[in-house]
Amino acid sequence: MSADKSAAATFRLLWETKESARSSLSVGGIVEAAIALADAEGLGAVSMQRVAGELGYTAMALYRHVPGKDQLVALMADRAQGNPPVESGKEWRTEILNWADAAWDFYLAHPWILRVATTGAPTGPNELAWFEALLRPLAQSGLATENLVATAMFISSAVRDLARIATEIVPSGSDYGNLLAQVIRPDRFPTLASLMTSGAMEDDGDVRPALDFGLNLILDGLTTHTS
Amino acid sequence: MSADKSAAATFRLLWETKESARSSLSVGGIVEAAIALADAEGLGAVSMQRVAGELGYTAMALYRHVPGKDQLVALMADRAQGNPPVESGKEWRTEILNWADAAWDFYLAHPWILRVATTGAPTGPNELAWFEALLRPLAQSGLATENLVATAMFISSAVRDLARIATEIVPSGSDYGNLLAQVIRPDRFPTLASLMTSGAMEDDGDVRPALDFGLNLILDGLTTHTS
DNA sequence: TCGACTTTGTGTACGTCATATACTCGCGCT
DNA sequence: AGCGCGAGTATATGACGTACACAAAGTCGA
Repeated sequence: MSADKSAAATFRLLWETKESARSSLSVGGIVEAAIALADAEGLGAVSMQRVAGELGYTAMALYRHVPGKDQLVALMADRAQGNPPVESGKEWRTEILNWADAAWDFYLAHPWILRVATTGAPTGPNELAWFEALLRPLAQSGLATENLVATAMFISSAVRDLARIATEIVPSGSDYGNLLAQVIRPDRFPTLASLMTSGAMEDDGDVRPALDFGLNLILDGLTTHTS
Repeated sequence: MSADKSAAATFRLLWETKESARSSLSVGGIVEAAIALADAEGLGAVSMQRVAGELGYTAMALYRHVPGKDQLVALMADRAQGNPPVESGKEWRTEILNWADAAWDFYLAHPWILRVATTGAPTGPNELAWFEALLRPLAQSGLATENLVATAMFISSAVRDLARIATEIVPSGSDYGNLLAQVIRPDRFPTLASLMTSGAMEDDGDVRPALDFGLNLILDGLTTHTS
């Protein structure tokens, strides 16, 4: 359960392609089964025993192919991420909006990815491909080279965490609003309170507009910067 | 380990202030001990047994005060968050930058907060106070009321996830760079590759500039919007 | 063709975890 | 004086990750 077990080993595993022929079990198969489980029942359902069981093997059999659970999860995350959207050839602004859109969809399709610990910087092939796919249109915006990475990180961070919020929101329903209303007194939270009475917080669980609006702010900022 | 056990109960616990007198153990004490543990050894070290042990009690004793571990963790998160920075009275731009600065510091001081599952929307008193403290200067920027919440969410999401990246980065050292270099071929990742050879990715573990730069882009966008 | 080595999967076992259930004690009230 | 209830304990259960020792089955050199 610790962090690594040699980060280098994990790295190699992420980029490994060939599978030894003489074995019914394979890294790819294990990872796929684990992803299916996570998609269906959440990350909590992914235990070595469950994954192995799903494949008709014992838990320990997995350890012949994967060094440990942390590594398996890392593989799952990169694999499930898949390929970034193809370039549309449109202007960089739409390209970036497309990217965010695709990332959003993919996070909502695999919400468990938002709960796995990463190594911070991108390391897997797919993770890197997504990063590249965001950098490319950004580079076309005329942004100075030394700020490219910073901006890409900022954008992808915002997308990711908004998706996290969107997927973590509990159905709650009316309960949450009522409880909040009791607690948000104008003396303690004046801005929030006025927003609440003015009805600006009606569409609460609706995180998506925050992404679009914020992203457009950034793109506006970018055009100012570079024009 | 499930999500809630009645979200309403958790909510009440978050806002509870009075403690029953006739008991050596208290919710406050438990939460404090758990926070100390998490600060010192990470969230992984926080088990009911460890926390209780630290206080000189058995694990089960905690259940007289806290419904379960998930609730304890929720309490820890809100408690550790503390109060937002006081208003400086400066212009809204600096106010927002101050806010981000303080949030950043606090995440780095309690990195485990970035790994606890929240309920999506803010619910605890401190969480709400931070949100309010961001909304206030934003409201002064002249931003339309209906976009206030969206913008605040966007900003706080970016800060949070950048902090997550910053704290998750493994010391790695030279290893990571070498391994990456082997794998980032210009044919597959042209933009990344050119950034790497141009040395623009030298300062890798340095996430903080991404926050400042991105934030300023947003603030620029805001001024364009509202002027 | 034979035997040794290697690779793959199994069986069992350990320590840790969250938490249910059933108890014991002692304080505060009547 | 005694009784009830609230606080803390003892013990147990089932799930977890994974170490270790083994077994079977395939590969390869002689």
